[in-house]
Amino acid sequence: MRARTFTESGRRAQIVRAAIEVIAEAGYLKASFSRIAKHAGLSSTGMISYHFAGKEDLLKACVTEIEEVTGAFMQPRIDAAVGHVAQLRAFVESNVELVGEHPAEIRALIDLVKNAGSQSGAVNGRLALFEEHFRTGHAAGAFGPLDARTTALALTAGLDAVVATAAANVPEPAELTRIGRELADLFVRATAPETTGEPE
Amino acid sequence: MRARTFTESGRRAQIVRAAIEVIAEAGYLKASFSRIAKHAGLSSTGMISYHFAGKEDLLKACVTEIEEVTGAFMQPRIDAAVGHVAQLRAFVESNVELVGEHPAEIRALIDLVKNAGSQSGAVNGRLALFEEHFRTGHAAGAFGPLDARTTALALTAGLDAVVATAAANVPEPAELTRIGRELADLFVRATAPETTGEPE
Amino acid sequence: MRARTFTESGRRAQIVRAAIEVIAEAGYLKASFSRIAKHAGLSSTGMISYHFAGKEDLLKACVTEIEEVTGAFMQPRIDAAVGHVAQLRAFVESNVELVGEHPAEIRALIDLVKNAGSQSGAVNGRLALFEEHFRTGHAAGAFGPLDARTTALALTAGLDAVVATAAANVPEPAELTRIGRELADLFVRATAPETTGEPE
Amino acid sequence: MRARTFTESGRRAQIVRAAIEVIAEAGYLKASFSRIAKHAGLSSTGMISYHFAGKEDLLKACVTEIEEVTGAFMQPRIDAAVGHVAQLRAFVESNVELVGEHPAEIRALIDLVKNAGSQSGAVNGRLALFEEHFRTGHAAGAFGPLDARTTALALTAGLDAVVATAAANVPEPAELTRIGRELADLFVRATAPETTGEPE
DNA sequence: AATGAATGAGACTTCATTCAT
DNA sequence: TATGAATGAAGTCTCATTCAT
Repeated sequence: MRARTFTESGRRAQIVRAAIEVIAEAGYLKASFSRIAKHAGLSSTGMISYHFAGKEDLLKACVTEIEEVTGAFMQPRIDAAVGHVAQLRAFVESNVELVGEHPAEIRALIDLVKNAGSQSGAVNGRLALFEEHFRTGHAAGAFGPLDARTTALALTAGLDAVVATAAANVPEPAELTRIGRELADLFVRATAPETTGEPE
Repeated sequence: MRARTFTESGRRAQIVRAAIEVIAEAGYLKASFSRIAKHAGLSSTGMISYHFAGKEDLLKACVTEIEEVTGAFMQPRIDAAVGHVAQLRAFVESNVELVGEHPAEIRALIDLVKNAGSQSGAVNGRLALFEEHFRTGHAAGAFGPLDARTTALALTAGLDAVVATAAANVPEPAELTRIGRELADLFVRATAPETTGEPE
Repeated sequence: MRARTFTESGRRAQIVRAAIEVIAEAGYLKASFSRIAKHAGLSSTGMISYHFAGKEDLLKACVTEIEEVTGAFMQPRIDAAVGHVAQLRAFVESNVELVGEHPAEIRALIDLVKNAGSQSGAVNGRLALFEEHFRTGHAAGAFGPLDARTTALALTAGLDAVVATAAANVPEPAELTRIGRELADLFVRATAPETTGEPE
Repeated sequence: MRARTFTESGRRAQIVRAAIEVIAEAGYLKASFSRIAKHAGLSSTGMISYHFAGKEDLLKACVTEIEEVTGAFMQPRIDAAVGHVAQLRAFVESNVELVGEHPAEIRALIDLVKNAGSQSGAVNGRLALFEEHFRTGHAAGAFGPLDARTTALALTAGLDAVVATAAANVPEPAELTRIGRELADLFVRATAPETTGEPE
């Protein structure tokens, strides 16, 4: 448990940034140490091994970094929303809008999630969050009697797919906003309680 | 454009089958020619290169093969359904049930689709199909005024995710049926027209 | 369990020979795949990996090869000797004389044994052989009441050291013969029964 | 030729101690600067390179350190013995008993001697000592008409092997004493003059 | 139609050493 | 005196592909 030097933090950050960009541009499969080193302007792959315990360690650092960036954008918007339905909407819409701000990070994250698979705590974390949200939301009358797990699975995957497609070819901000609203509408309809009472 | 001899067809089929099994068991990343050759009982990878133009060619053949298998299961069920909503439901339910019949093929296909990415005609084919389905369905009053593209994207991805999860750890047939129905419900609600009139 | 082609056997033998020579000249530590490949006139280290499962596999093949060579030289001489003492003498003398015939193999084997350590069955095999020889020899009145294990350990190591030194700078045949006889005398004296009766 | 400050001496000693322990535990091959630095609680390998001219220098320092420790144990016992035979016996027995006192140092030394090879002055020093001892001992009538060099070579190697085996799995003190005596007997018999006169 | 051999690039990792601070 | 950063070579191994037979 050693404190990190300024230089080390800087190098680590530089390498992580390079890795994210490489993954975004060339894909997870092509994100080799050589490619990342070249992209980062490093003379050798040994440098990366020096700063990271291994490939897994580097990729974990990438995920963490991206999650910080995306969290900083999305979390305030989600927190500002009141009620389960509004929060679901805020999550979806801010996630789609995020594409306009950090397309590379988004592309990389989605590729990481796809390939790193279930190892990463990131995916399962969000999945569990959604699941719990649908459960408590149903109790509060915001959602119908859903199979929370299946619903969470389907909607997070659907969200990812839309976001990934948008990130691959970033549209105008207005179009992005429209897509986000459209998708949120879709999800809200999908999860709405059958009888239209006075939810929350 | 030379006709294929029987032997050649046999060898190709044998290799494709081995490749599918390897992908299902070890994942796309580990599906190297050596591994596939070993699984197929071939003594060298040269055999594979001889029968397929390259790795991409082999993978494409795998996708085609799997699609035939899955199509044979799903298509009759979809054709038997009348109306846009019922067809959507049939697609979803039969796809989930398919997991019980061909888990390996499903696992492989999903891995292929994830990694082969947007190159594959398969994904885009289904996507276009869904898109068109939502468009014509709206015109027929079966679906609401959806953004067909976004909806198709989200729902196919959501379906894949549920199927992939089920395939990774195949549940009882009854549970599979329940999940399929649950998911179909979700999708039908999501795409339903707002005013409950007399759709189709 | 596939039969080996002529070509494959040839290549394997060629690589093993190169490996033995490299180990003899540069030592176990420096015997890298690149060095061996270069010595064998191969264009890449991949070739070695193609024919051998790994470094361990190659080294094992080297040991086997060397044991065949040395066995072919020593075994007849040992078998020709009658009685425990004469056999011990034959072993020692033929082992030392062997240096004149196959210095490289001897150098390599000793380095392999030193570094591969107790993994190899070779060392322990010979050790057990000596141990058993001293035990049965004692029962037959040829040797004194020795601690068979300690004796076997000390004498095999002593033999190796003398052989290794000779192999490092091969002397004239006559001198080699003299050293072998001297060493055999030493060992025979060391293991002789205290009372000089009529052994065997 | 600059005198060493106290701190420098301390650091050097610390590193040497760590190196010895690493070699004893993990073996010569695994004793990399990183591993040694980690074991010594140093944060970088640079520290080692700073204090030692190179790897060889460090290893030489290890050998020197170990020889001091072993010398302190063995030398008094050897000096206390009177006559060539008794001294040979004292050397062997104290060396084997030493295993009970400093197993790590012994393990490390043996690994160093094996791998550092003939470069080290240590081995050749002891070898020359033995050789001279046998020569003068013969003149004094204590030993037979031996080939001093060959005998020295064989016996030192035999001693090392027994010691190494004991060090790898340290036995009870009594057993250690027994092994030492057994080995000394072996060596005394091996070197005894043929006619039993009045040696010394 | 098939095969085994060969290729060369590239993967990740570890190493001993140097150097500026 | 000490340190962390950087280097570049070398390590073993796997890969998809080509080619002569």
